[in-house]
Amino acid sequence: MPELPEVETIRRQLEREVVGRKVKTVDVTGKRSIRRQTPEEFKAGLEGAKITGVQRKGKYLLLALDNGSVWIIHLRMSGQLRRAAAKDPVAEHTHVVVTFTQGGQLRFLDPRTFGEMFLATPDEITSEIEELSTLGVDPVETPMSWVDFGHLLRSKKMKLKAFLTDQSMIAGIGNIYADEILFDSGLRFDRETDSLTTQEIRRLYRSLVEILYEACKYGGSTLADRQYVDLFGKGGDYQQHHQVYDREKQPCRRCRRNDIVKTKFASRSTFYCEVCQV
DNA sequence: CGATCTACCTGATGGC
DNA sequence: TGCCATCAGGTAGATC
Repeated sequence: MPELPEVETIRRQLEREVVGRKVKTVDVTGKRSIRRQTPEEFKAGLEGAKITGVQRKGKYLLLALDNGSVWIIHLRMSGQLRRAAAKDPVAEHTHVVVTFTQGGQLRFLDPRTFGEMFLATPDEITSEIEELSTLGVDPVETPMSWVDFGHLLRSKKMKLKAFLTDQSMIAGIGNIYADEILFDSGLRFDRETDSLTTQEIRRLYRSLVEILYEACKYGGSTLADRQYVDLFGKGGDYQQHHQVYDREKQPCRRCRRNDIVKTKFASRSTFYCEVCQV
């Protein structure tokens, strides 16, 4: 579910809500949320530690601890982090509850149980953990020039949407924002990376940065099923600004003539305008 | 190497 | 109303 803008919204809230807090207890009730280490190891490594900072790399959240470890969280499709008071009723699908010494809790909910969290050392992040060590540049955290983007784009021959959603190329873009970025840049999802003109490369990169930035500004996208909500259970507003995603058979907001088409690409839904995207 | 599927899960939705 | 198929923001691994 959450892509870069949603995870970034959560990161900013975590910065205010949990940085500086010390972990008192950790309760792991879910069977699948901690799978790279035993729940006991996770609990032992986190209890007593103080959270010193919150970083985001692509869709990963990295919480630095004062004991040298990093608490890594990936929400996958349905994971949610929620700020709660100890007395609040525990929602269904709550798998991990972290209680702070100053009171208050951070809870991890995840109906589909694809999400996970684990502790790692900074060393393991840069070398051993494959997905993290091979993660591409985060376009919001580490902006690059459109020229460098062009080099990256031409370094692999693949379809544009596959390139945008490949986390080892650029980190953080998923199914919603890939479609929105491609629409904004006027390019079809199935264009080959090596077929773009210089002007198209520049346009694609500008759209990429702008769409992600705008989506962050509106707190990300929350669809009808409300699978994405922030630390306080609030949804984002960016779905109101979607030009193509989830707008099948609705008129294109740019050309106002053509209806948005839904198709499949790499077994994911893909929305686009046949007139505005070439 | 790239492209395409499948598995991992639960829950919502729509057709009949 | 119920039953069944399909679909969902992600990613890793298998297979061609």
